[in-house]
Amino acid sequence: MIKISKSVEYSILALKYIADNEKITTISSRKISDDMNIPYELLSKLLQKMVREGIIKSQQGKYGGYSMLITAEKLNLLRIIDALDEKVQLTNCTFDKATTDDCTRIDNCAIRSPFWNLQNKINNLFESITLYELTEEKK
Amino acid sequence: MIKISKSVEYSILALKYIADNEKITTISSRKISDDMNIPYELLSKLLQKMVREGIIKSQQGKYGGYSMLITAEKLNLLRIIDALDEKVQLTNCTFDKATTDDCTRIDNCAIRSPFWNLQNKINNLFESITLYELTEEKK
DNA sequence: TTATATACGATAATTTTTGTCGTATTTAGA
DNA sequence: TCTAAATACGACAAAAATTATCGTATATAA
Repeated sequence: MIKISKSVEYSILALKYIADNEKITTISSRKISDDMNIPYELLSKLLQKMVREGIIKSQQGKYGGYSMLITAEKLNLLRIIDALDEKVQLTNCTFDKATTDDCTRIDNCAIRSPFWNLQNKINNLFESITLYELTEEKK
Repeated sequence: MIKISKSVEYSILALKYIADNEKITTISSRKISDDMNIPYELLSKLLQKMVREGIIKSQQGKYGGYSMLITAEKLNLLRIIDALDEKVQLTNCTFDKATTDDCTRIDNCAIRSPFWNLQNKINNLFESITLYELTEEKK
């Protein structure tokens, strides 16, 4: 099964929530967790990673919470995945400095370079999609 | 991490091996396993699935083995993934008959349809790549 | 000073993936 | 007809990755 992680899914839902509501009020992770039905502690960690990567900013203390640093129109999916320290890596060896520790076949492998190309295409696809495009208005 | 499974990787390596060598001799899973360093029992099961899906044919008994039913030029990646009962399904709900059992947010979800579109693009990408293109000549 | 936030390391639970075992069946050739 | 070498396949075990939780520290508005 080729899928995205819950971490990516939750992050997008939360970022969308912040982008949609930050002008009305500051958004706490408790509120997002309750409204979107996402485990609170897990969500908090994801948002902390988004803060570290400069995607959102946080305000501690009472009435604190999160707000966007990058607009939904400018934030792409690859950057979100990257902020979570995840990546598109189709096989064990499709990264720059792979050695025989990563795969015994590496020095004479027929499929490494084709999968690397495919991986680049998926990365480009992810980079071309913004948070804005990743969500639609609720009916 | 967005990746393909070892099952997909092993299947492609094995199919490539069969396609390249079937004219010289019949190819047993033991031979592929030894040459490509793939666990024997696991590989055998993968090839049995390929047989069931009409991608290769098998010959039991002494001097038996596998041979291609579809040429490398005509066999695409999506079909191989499908033969393994795997699929591209980016989230829990991006399939036809998903219900609230699959995700509590489903009836009012901002990201389901965008991820479904993205999933279709990846499926199209996989369908456009053949086994022939997925491998390169060894140097 | 208190209530309500974020920050974050450690660990537990769950799920998925990968690998193994055991047994049955098939078939070519000596 | 017997044996060796092959596929077929269900059940299970092990390992890895993902997801969820716990505990404690720190920040800040009122």
